[in-house]
Amino acid sequence: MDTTSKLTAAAERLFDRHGYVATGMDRLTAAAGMSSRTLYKHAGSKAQLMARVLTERDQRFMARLEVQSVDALFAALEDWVRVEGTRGCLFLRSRAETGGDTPEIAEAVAAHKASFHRRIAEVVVADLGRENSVLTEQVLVLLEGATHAAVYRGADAVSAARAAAAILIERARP
Amino acid sequence: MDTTSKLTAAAERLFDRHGYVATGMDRLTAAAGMSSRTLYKHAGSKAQLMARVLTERDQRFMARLEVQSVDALFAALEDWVRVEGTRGCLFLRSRAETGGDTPEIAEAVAAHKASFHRRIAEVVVADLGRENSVLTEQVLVLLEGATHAAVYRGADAVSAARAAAAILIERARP
DNA sequence: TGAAATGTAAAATGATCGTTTTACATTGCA
DNA sequence: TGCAATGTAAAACGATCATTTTACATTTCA
Repeated sequence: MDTTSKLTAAAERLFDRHGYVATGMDRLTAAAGMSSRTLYKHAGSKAQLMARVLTERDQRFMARLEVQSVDALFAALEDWVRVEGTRGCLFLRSRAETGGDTPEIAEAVAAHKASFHRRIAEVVVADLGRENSVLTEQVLVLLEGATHAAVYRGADAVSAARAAAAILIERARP
Repeated sequence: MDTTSKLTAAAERLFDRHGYVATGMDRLTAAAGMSSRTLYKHAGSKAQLMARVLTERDQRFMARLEVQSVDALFAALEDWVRVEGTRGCLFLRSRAETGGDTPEIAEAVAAHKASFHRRIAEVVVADLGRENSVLTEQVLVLLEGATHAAVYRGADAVSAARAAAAILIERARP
């Protein structure tokens, strides 16, 4: 495991568990096992490090959503929360923590949410055989809601969302 | 407007817009128009101030959810985001920012989310004539999802959630 | 009338912030 | 062999953090 990915992995863990602003660079260097000089050579700045964390996380998350049915989207989310835990959406949290005032972070979040919406629209088309923007919005709301409700309601929130989506899909089918 | 409520109002605004950790006490004193000595006499500490902000916000939010139908819950949320804007749930954000390690905050968040769930269950009973824990969970997911999806999708997310809830309610009716 | 309460302004506290720098060791490659 | 790259350890940077303290002004009310 090379220096850069060791750093990104440690940063993701700390930012996700303790928050972006509250995580100091000394904690980061200690967790990544490197000097601050090396950290800054690889990361540039704290904000750039967070942006890289978000971009990598986006790729990892979106890879799991390469499915052909709406139900499989929720199955993928169930897997995700099993592996990553339930702390809400790191993208929205990062942007909220910085008030949207950190460009690198705001851009990474916007890019991720655009991909997320696009993917859901594609899956709805694959599942339903045609576009349906309202259903797409509803599936997005259910996925976002499951992610955040799971923080305090646990995995039940995801399965309830999955069942709700199944009903909406069935009703929309020709 | 007395000192305490002027402070709480200013604190809610800053914490909500710029984040809890990122908001310094000097910014708070400037916005509230008082010295730090007075601020600490009234607030105790930054964490206690945030806890008081959350408790007041909980009362203000829950007062709007004193309705008799699931559809009215979503109408109330539409009103809420029109007035308060769309920055996600301040309760979940506060807890995430502090990693759950600040007891005053964690307790205020837990209390709010318990009330929130309880209220939804009550409204489902009032609307449906009987308990339905799965439907309750689904309505909670839709409300939570609308709140967070609205951050980047706008008010459309709330109306899509409202329509989805109407379908689920109709299907569950005897 | 006078003491208690409530406020302000501003400095000081010690810690921690993100970032840069200085000085030195190890590696890979021409 | 020697230079460029890549690393470490640790100190220093000035700024800012939450909180307390010192010194003083105003209001409230018995």
